[in-house]
Amino acid sequence: MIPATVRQPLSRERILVAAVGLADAYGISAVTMRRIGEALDCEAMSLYYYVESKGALVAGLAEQVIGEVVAATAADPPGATGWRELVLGRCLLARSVMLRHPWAPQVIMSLPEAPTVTYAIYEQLVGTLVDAGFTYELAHRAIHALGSMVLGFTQELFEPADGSAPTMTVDQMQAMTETMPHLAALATPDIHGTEGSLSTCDTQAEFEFTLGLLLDGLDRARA
Amino acid sequence: MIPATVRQPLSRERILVAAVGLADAYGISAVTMRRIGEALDCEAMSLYYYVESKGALVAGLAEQVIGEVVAATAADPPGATGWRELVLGRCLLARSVMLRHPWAPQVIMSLPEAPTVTYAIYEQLVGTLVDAGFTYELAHRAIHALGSMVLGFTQELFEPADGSAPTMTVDQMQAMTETMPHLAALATPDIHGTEGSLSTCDTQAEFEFTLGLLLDGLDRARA
DNA sequence: ACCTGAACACCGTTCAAGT
DNA sequence: ACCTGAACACCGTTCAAGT
Repeated sequence: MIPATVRQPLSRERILVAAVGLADAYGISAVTMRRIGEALDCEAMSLYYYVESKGALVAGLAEQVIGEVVAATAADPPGATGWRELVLGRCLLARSVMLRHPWAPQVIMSLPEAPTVTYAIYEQLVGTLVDAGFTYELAHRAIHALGSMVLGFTQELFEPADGSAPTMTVDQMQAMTETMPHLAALATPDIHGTEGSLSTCDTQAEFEFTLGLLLDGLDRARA
Repeated sequence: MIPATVRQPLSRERILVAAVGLADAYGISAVTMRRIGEALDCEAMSLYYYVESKGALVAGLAEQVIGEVVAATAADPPGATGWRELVLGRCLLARSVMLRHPWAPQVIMSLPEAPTVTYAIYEQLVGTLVDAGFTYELAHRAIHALGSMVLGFTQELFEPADGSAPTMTVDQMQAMTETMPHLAALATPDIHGTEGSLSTCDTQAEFEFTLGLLLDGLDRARA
């Protein structure tokens, strides 16, 4: 009697999950009331029964992603020793979540206020730091420094997102060697002792390096 | 014979300036082909004669802002001694430009490729660093670290954008003291030797502190 | 060469109406 | 209680047509 595919009732949760799926698959611009409706086999207007507005839906997206971070970082690894290791591990996990949802940092930073879940992360972080001898003042600064790293480092500024075809012709390369010698050196293998650090840019390594600088600096400021 | 207000001819430049003005005054969402047309006293469709698409226009916005950074940082202060002082000064100037255009970091990071003007900034930075004994490898990392700071630190994650009314009732505050003691301490004046570092959050000081950590770290890595 | 009117597909959102 | 049709104001964009 029950048809093969019963249409599940809508819910805020189902809507948010569908929206995250759309964003992951087609980018944040595909997150549209009408397309969410399509994905859930209902009309766009039905969503307004569960979600106040598009803005509230977008805030829900951020909530969803930050919830993933909370879930991933709730339990510290058993063998962890010291605050540095703990915080480093959590930052790397948080980043891995952001990499799964490249649209998320933008969305999170565009919100007028941080979703409530965020406080759980901060509470945990401040706890760890204060236990390790940080003042609250310094812990507060650590929040800003680490938060802006996790959210700000995903986007790439320099190289083409693809890393695929060289966008430069030989002529352009030639001109660049004259007008911008240092960048040319940076982009050219086997010069100045680099192997072309531009072309082989490993963003993950960059992230870990910069994060290391920050953690070292915080450790020094602690003493 | 010439009427009091001659309608200036359109140009890419005029369009971009008008768009930046709209974004500064009403936010990036107000940057609309139709509203730009209104501001320039022409029809939205006319813009397409000078601008390929909305995407190209947005790229132009980023170009405009990065151009401001280039202009602000082209000449180093006469009395500057050493790379740290030079780079610190440029980062602070770059940040001040971003603060004048709060929509800019989002826009810049959303681009598939960095505008060409950006290379001028990187060339200058790499030059300064290599002259100071940085390897190209390390200079590359500095680009990432500093770039993500300048673009990522504008957005606030924690406190309400306003800093105005307390969004929390006394009850909520009470509950927070129990479930999130550390954040409660962070938010409460005269506890644990802080004067309520949350309420008195000075983002500029936070930025300079974190930037200092990075510069110190880079200096150590140089040696 | 430069600008516009008309038209299209697509948005978010409201609200009265259906079940 | 939950969902929808019709309608509105607003998008980006194309293209033939005006000057």
